[in-house]
Amino acid sequence: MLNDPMVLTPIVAAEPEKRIRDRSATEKAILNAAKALLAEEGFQNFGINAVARRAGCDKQLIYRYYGGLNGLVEAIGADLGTWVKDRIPEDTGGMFLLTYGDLMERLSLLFLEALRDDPLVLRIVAWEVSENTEQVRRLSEARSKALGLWLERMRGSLTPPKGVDAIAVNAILFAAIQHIVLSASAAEQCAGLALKTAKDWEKAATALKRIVRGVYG
Amino acid sequence: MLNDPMVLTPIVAAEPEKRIRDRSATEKAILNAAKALLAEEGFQNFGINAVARRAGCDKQLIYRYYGGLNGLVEAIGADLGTWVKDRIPEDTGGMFLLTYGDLMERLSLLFLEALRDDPLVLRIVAWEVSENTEQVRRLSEARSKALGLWLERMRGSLTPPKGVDAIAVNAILFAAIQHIVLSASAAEQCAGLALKTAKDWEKAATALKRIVRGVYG
DNA sequence: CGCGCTTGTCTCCGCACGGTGACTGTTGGG
DNA sequence: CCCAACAGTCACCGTGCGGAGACAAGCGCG
Repeated sequence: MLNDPMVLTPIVAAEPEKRIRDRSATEKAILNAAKALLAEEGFQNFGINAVARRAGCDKQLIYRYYGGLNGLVEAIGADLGTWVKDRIPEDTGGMFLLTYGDLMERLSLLFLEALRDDPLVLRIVAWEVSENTEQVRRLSEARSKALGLWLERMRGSLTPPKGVDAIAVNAILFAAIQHIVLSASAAEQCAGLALKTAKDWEKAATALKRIVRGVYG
Repeated sequence: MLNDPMVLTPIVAAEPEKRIRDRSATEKAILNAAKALLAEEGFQNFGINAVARRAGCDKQLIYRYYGGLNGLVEAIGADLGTWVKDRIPEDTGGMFLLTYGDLMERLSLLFLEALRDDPLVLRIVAWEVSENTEQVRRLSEARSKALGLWLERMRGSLTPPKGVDAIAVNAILFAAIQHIVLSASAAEQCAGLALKTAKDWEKAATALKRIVRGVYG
């Protein structure tokens, strides 16, 4: 592509930038291209041709190495298992979490932050609520599994207050976070709340904290 | 499609089901086809050809009457202004809303219910968080405008408690509701919370109420 | 060395899409 | 009665897609 102007000087041109024969490197290139593409463009224009173009290789290799798009998506899903480790701290940042409310406040903010700077996972979330294909189901499963593990680990021995359906409440809290970030990513606002500047996000985080504290004390 | 077997008996077949010449009826048919298609299939396969097929007319007419897909989407948006009136009650169901907390609890549940049985609007919400094209922006604008009007009207003279950023809190609450319903529609669950049976939804509603009460008292 | 397996590329196919121009048939006003 | 305006249809174009098969080149193992 960069050499396009050379096309008219066919004699000297050459320099085909020989692709070296390295299967595992190519596999990685494909996987990375797919992840980058999904993160940057979303699932709309996500296809064999687009990934191959981005990876700079022939789409045939995607069929050979991953068995097509489905296999590639599955590979992304498997790769996603590392999301938690990479993106969300395992420790509590030196804080002592005395109550379940402390915990959930911290986890909510961590989750918010993590989502905000992981466009790939964010796109997957958008995909999850837009389609219900086998591809998406795989990805979704991988993501929720990773998330569940992280929650489990962070929770430790803390238990929610009696009389509160923590599963339902937390589902709503996390739904809210996901949607806020989704909405911000698409339109820089959500339900009339601007979500552009750091100050905007401060307000959102404060409101979120207030909500968590309201329900968990 | 249903007549496929008839293809081999061309003589008697005929009965071309003459389309009557009625522009306004055709326009309505197109608009309804578009809305139904969007509601049932989502925005993924939403295109000129699909709408024309569904409307049972030639796609050329969509160009003629609506100026293409964009115009058609705009028409849907305009039509969406009636959503509030049709779907969400204007009165308070005979309740006296004494506090802002009363109000928001009621509005939250109303919004949840309304979203749950309006697949079209739900698809639009999914579209909003997945793309940021001109089409979507128009739809989104129409929707948020209608929603804003409804909120305004329902709020009446009630004001939020001092010290609470009601705009931010409400944005989060509505984001949560939207995402819960979206997630349920796609996967019948959300963050580990099943959302299939009426009982499941009871739990969600209870948790939502608790959250609203927690923050607004 | 040389054969064969692997890696990578190229070309082709059928299909559905968005979009356009030309056509047919009906209707209503002069 | 006739013709222009209009509703509706049809055929076609270029493009990009997913997919498959044929082909060229490098490497490894005997």
